[in-house]
Amino acid sequence: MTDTRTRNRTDERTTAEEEREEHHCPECGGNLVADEERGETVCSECGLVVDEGQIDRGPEWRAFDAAEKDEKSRVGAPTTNTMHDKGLSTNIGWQDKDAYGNSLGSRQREKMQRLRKWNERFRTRDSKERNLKQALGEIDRMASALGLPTNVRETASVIYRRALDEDLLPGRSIEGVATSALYAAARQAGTPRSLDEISNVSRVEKDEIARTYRYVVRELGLEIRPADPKSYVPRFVSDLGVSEEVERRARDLLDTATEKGIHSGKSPVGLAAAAVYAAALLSNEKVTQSEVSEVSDISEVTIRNRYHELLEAKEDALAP
DNA sequence: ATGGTTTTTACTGCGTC
DNA sequence: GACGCGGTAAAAACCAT
Repeated sequence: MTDTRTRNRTDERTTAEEEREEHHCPECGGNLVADEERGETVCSECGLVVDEGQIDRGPEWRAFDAAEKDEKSRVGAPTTNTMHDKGLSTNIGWQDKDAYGNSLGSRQREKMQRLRKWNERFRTRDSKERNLKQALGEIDRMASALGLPTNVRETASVIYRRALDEDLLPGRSIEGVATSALYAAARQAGTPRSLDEISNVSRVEKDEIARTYRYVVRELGLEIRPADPKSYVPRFVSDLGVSEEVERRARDLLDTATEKGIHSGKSPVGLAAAAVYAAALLSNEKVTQSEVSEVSDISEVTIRNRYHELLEAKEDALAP
């Protein structure tokens, strides 16, 4: 976790340095100055012209088809990324005036009203497509980072689509909702990932994920029961490289704990981690608390507390 | 916002290799 | 002496109200 964070930071620094690098003259190392008027970049020390002709290079000189021409053309309104369609869709003004500012007749007004309505429908439909495309890309990216199977991704997609259809998006970020959808899907599929793990691969902060998740679950009426501690066991077991035996015992411990009602209110992940530790102990396979803590992201203290409770519960279950 | 519960952090003592 | 483990107190995070 800290690994990725520090790596990101150094990445940023190196790109920043590279950028600064480019602002020095390759000949003498002096500062480069942009001469806006002449469209040149000039070294302030030796006068070397590093780049010229920035302002107008003339039109692209060939295009083989219409699409390419569109792409290469330098004319037209500037595009913006702040709008879903980059501001390129048709806009119909709300005033019933023609291009000269004269009022429209009633027949024309009705016509414009109809046009407005349909234009708006197509436009929002379009925006949903784009929205969806981006969200699904995010979901896919995060899912592979977390090693979640395709069926989880599909579930997540479905959840996201529903959220979109029910207009849950306004006021929330696409990524936040996408992340929440994935989190929910993983839990529903019985292969949960903790909020921490999720937020590590998401571009969204943990609190926002949690908030959005709660909201989405409530609004869509998703039935998600508290995560079953047992569902974490296989992952911990394989991360620690311990035997099947340990896994079996861990499940067993969790079962008796559940019967005894030990586990209400406690973090399922903590329970699972403790069960795996206790099971390893019972099976005489060496695993330290810190190792378990490492793979489960649960503090050693919590593991200690839980696994005592687990063992007690087990003894009680055997005694009477 | 508040209070109760759980988890984490930080520290200390004990036994073993 | 380092390591694994256990316990504790205080801080932080979480949750329901």
